[in-house]
Amino acid sequence: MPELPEVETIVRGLQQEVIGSRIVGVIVREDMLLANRDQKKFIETIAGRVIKSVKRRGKYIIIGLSGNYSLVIHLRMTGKLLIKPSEAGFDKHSHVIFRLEGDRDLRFNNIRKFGRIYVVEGDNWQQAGSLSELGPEPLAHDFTVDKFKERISRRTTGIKSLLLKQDFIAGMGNIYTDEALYRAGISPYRSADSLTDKEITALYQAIRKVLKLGIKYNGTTFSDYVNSNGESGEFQEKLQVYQHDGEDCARCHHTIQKDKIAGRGSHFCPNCQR
DNA sequence: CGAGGTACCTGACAGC
DNA sequence: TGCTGTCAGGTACCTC
Repeated sequence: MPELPEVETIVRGLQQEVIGSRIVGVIVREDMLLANRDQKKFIETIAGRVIKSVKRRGKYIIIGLSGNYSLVIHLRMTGKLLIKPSEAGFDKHSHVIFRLEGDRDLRFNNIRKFGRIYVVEGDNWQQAGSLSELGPEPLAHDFTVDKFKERISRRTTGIKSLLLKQDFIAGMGNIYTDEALYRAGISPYRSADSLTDKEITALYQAIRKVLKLGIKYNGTTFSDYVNSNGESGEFQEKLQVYQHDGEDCARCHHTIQKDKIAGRGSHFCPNCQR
């Protein structure tokens, strides 16, 4: 479910809630979510450690633990990290529970069970899925328009597909890709190598704009995305094309269209995105 | 490298 | 009510 702004919102919430807390116990109710499905080893490695830091890289959440270990969590489509009182009954989809001191739990909910938790020792980040192969952070200060132009050059793939590739740019997902292309006035059917210099610049600015706005409004909530405190995001109210198919484009009043592009439902205005 | 397909899993919703 | 098909904020893996 979450893309960069949702993950960033969750990370900021967790930084307030769990840094300094000791993990006094771990309950694994569904070991599918453990990348290495060895739940005994997982519990032994994690239990007793103190949460030192919470960071984001792309859509990954990195929880630094005492003793130079890290928990790396990817929420995939339906993952949530929730803070709950330990006495609260388990939700059907609470699959991994980190019991913290102070009778609070950090619970990893995941309806579709696509999410994964990796344990990394030291800086062996290659143990955490594709974390070590991620492209640049789009909001980093050193991610300049020139860097974006350089990375996009010589790529012949469709622009929609390229923006979704995490090794090209980290953190974009289906919503923010559609919104960025709309704001840049670029059709999702375009190939990367057909973009003019001016269009690449517009796309760069649009990507940064939609991600920053997404973070400002605490992410996008459709059905059940919430931050660690159970609060919804507000960015869905700012969406211009995503899930607005059949409605009028705010700029030109043509009808927003939805096609399957790069295997994903893609929303765009066929008139002002060329 | 690129395109397109499948797979992983559960739930919501539309249509019959 | 219940069946079927489709879709979903993601990614890995496969073939051509």
